[in-house]
Amino acid sequence: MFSVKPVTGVFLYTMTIDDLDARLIALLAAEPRVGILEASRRLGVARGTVQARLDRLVAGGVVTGFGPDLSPGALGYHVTAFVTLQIRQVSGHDPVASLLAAIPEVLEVHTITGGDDMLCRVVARSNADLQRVIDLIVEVEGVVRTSSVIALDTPVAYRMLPLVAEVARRRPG
Amino acid sequence: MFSVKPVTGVFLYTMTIDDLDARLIALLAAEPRVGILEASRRLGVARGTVQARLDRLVAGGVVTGFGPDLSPGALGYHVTAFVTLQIRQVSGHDPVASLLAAIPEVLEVHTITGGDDMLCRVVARSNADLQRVIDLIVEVEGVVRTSSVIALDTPVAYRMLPLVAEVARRRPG
DNA sequence: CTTCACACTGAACAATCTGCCCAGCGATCC
DNA sequence: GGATCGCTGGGCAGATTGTTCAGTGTGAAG
Repeated sequence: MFSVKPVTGVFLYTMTIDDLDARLIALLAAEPRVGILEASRRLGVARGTVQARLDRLVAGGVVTGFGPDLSPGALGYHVTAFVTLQIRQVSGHDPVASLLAAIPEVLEVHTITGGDDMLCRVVARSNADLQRVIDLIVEVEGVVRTSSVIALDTPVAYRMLPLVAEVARRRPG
Repeated sequence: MFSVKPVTGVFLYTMTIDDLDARLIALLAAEPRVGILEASRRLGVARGTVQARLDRLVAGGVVTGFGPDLSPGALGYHVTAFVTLQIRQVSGHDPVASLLAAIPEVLEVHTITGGDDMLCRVVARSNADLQRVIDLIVEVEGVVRTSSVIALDTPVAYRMLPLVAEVARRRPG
């Protein structure tokens, strides 16, 4: 079920999935309301099989949850931007990250390679409101400089299914 | 239920949510397996109320689905990177976007303001594998130049709950 | 070749939940 | 005074869930 491979000196778990797993994931993604029983009918396998597969996917960390997908836009946050930060070198990344985490409009924070230190995804209600959010970020202790780009359109929204299909394809069940 | 406000000339729907909505969303996010009935018990309201609220949130677009949350890392894709692209001006964004969408490792594509034209989130199995993925992107017709930063760490993973709580706080139920 | 481990099937069970209906009640709006 | 709306609390038949069990086929190991 698991394979262990060294990646930059650290051992990371990697789960292998087959075609049935991929079809199950795709089905759940397409119609999340279907139950285990209905899924087993759609996939043409026994209910216990679907249950076991799903348990395995969850246990293996491939499926991390079934939380509701939320749309910032529907809540009035129609502007998405990516903000890169430069951090004062003496202070570590962590205190800055926790201060950023306190800003609700900051949806995501990464530390990154390159000339900048951090990349944040932020949302705002308008371009003017984005200025307010950026001001909140600039005021964070340890943040030296910020640079923002606004996402004008999102031709490909976050998706995992093609990758799941690709992984299953390479390891046929 | 809805308010309509002009944003850059386009009218966008914005749904208002109250404290109960926010608590329902938080509960579903924390324990997605709880059914409507159990949720109503936890929230201390009638089952019909929970059902109505959830229907409203879905109808209003705040909750867009309940798809499984998938972890690229568990599938062996331990490297995340952000790639910015410059596009040949004559060709529009759309054909480039659809070619990028054909690459499974490209999880997300935005068109952006600033010196570059597009921002992609990509994953790869290793740093060496990232080179392969970037090569795939560079080979896309219309892509002139790319620039990549690797996400070293993710101190704040994508999250919406604080924003939901903030929205509900501003409009107490 | 034999044996074991494993995964899948098909079935059964009690317990629970769902979708749907209804009547009543309090607050708000005309 | 109505009328509308949201919430409550109840009931109903039907479906689903969690769980267990025995039987079967396949692949790997001895």
